[in-house]
Amino acid sequence: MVMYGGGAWKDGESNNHISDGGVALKKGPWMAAEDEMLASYVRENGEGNWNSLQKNTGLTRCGKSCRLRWANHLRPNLKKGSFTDDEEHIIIQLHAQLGNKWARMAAQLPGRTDNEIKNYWNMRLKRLQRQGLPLYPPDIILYHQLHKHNHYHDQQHQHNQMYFQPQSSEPSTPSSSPLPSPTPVNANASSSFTFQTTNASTANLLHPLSSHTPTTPPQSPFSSPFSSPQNNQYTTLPVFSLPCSQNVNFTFPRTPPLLQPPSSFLDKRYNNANTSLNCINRVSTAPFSLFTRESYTSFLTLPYSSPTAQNATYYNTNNIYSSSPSFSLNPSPSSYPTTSSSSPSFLHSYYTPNSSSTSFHTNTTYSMKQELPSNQTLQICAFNNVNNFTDNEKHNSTGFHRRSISCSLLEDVLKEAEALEDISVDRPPKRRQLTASPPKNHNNNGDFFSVSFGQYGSSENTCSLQDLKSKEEVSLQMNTMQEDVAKFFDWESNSGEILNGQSSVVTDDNLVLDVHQFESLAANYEQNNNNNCSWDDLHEIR
DNA sequence: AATATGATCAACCGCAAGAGC
DNA sequence: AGCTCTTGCGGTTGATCATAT
Repeated sequence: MVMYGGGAWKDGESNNHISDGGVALKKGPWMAAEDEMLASYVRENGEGNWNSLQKNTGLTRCGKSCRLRWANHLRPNLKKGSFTDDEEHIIIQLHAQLGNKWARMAAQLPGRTDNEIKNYWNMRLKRLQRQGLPLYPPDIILYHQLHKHNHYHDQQHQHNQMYFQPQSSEPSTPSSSPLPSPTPVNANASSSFTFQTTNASTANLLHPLSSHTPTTPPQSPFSSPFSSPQNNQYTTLPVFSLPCSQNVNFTFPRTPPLLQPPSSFLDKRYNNANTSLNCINRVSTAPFSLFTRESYTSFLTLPYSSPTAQNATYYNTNNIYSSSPSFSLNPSPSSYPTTSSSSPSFLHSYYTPNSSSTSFHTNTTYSMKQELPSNQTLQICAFNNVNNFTDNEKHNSTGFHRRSISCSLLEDVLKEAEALEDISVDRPPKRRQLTASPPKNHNNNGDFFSVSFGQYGSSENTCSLQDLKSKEEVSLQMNTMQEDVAKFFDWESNSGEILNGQSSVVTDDNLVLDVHQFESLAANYEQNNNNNCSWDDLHEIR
């Protein structure tokens, strides 16, 4: 880490003095001699009585300044240097729970000061806001949403239940939590996303941090915290757990950004003029997940090749060999949006299903700068062998093809920008840091293709599919899959107007659903066939 | 090379709560 | 009860360095 120069206070050395009872008190940066005077005094007399320190030692600093200097720089066991990853994770979690309670947060981080944490958070806040990214990982948001509605904050030992409630328009109860209200964050934004599972009576949402099993449903309403608590205009999506149950609805206060796969891809493989639901799925991994550095691989499939198919099915590719999908959508293609927007904004999309129909909406809601973190790498796992799926999966896919892409929101933006850049300069799309590996028993005749992106970009953060082949084999197979990969990046102008590398557009023929972070849903579903399932079992997302 | 901007860190300020009288 | 002092907290500012323009 690069250490930058500390803040030398203006006039610190000489003439910036304040008067305290006739004694000129110095301000500004501390000198080594002052530090030594302060440290020796505290060693002899202990902490406290900071004002008397000035009187007894001749140190011309006010008590507050002495206390601050000691607490932030001189006291023993202070850690120096940047925060570790673990510390950063803790800070994020604590901030989600406590808000700007720096001292309380510091109490949880031995050797760290409130000032350090505050500075870190403010920098993070600044950076993420500039990037238009959510401040909290979606799983954190959801976690605290759930706990808030169970009056969970600061009482974690007393409240072990976390439940997922059907949507409600009731306002949330006030909370000190910085996390968003359960009601739609922006009442003016047409941004609700109601999601209905099938065969579900209740749904449990358990956080990886929790080892508790819900026993009673919450009394307060719930809706998903799909927005940044710091800035409502930013969206994010939770990682949540939705076991198999019945008729669960939840509303996302904000909708996910929408990105558009290449229409040529759709056209070539799946074009069907009679298909009313001609859409392709895109599912992001959980951006900023605190709980995993694995690349999430999950996808929501929407049938777009079959004129009659109206079920969208969610799968988790971490459990790609599992016997059944985690849940399914039942969208009615009655109201798909068209747009000719040329705004360089993200296009939001959402369903608003009711008992009889489900409509799909889009809305351009915010712009994002192109600035991106540097620690993002792209990883692609590809396979195109239907035989890699279980019989049930094959059965579930009957009647329509599936194609999935899994990436974080950030990666979406990055990839989109790159694709657009490639388009703008009329050259083949980049394949940056692309790695691919099919699963075992790969052949070239299948129908499945999955792309995932590593969130943290470490070299270890490889394809989440467990059964990777050797690099040589991958290389060979990439030759056969490269075309498919390329098509994902080879966006065409007729797939929608895209400006500044940041927007995408849905058309009637190319309906895109961008759904994030349903990994745990699938994982939990797979591992739990009852309503009492724990995140502790969700190894894929820890 | 000069300038602008961003990142980082340290320190200050005002306010409020608590303790002591 | 009211006042003063101390302490702690959170917001803000300023300095310096790195990087971009």
